[in-house]
Amino acid sequence: MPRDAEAIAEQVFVALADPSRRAILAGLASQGPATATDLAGCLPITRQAIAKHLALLAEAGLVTAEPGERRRVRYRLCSAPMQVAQQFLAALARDWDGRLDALKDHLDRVLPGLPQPHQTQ
Amino acid sequence: MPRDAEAIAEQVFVALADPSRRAILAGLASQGPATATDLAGCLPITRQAIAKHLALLAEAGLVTAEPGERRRVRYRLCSAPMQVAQQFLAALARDWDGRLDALKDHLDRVLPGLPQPHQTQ
DNA sequence: ATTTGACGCAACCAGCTGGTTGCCATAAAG
DNA sequence: CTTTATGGCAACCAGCTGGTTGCGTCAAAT
Repeated sequence: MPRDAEAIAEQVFVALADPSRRAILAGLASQGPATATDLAGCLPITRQAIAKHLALLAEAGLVTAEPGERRRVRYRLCSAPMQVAQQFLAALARDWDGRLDALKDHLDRVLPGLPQPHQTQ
Repeated sequence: MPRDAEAIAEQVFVALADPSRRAILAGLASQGPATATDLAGCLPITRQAIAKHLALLAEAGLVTAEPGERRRVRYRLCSAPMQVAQQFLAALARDWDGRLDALKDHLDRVLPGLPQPHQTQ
């Protein structure tokens, strides 16, 4: 519903476009909240690489960092932004399917001058 | 439903993660099927850049290339893979929430008095 | 036949990105 | 106090990526 849903969706798309990131999220989903070091035990990349990914995921809101005891930081999944992205996708698909074609035809009849794509270059 | 839905979803995520690509799709949605040269008239990048994006979009199945008369190639939107990605997202969100609920219940039963979920942040 | 417009391909470039190693700080354990 | 993880930078690297320019070509219009 918010007008910047596209911004959130973009971050989610960027986040989910990377296999390592999806693996991290899958790890968090299966094991529950975990630290970067924990996740490094299950994945073929270093702890630092995972930490970078977690930072990006936190920025996208897909994960929240909660500092625990003994200087450890646990990351927990957060599905809210993903639902935003999902609804963004749903709206996009709905718009594409014919509905906008009808709208376009109407516009073509009502505003004859504007919309023709003109070739430059 | 297909097991490679994740592969399709990944391609859709990669495609939609780029603003130029989203602009191209928006242009196709508003103007209907168009050629790379047409789209170059509405966007601040060159025809060749758009052609590359269109190739990627076609690979992802978000767009189909239909050769027309006079050597022109028009591209038309295709929402099918986006719906796959959308359902992938929905399933993921549902999975996450389910897992987290189950984990919470489990912890509540096993550790009765302990860990009142203290949300930091 | 020549011009014109549009496509495709290839080379090239700058900047981002995923990943690594190395180092330092801190906090618990010995 | 020394050891032993553990987390947080920072530098660095290779490869991808978004974008450009340039060129060859083909179909239609002149």
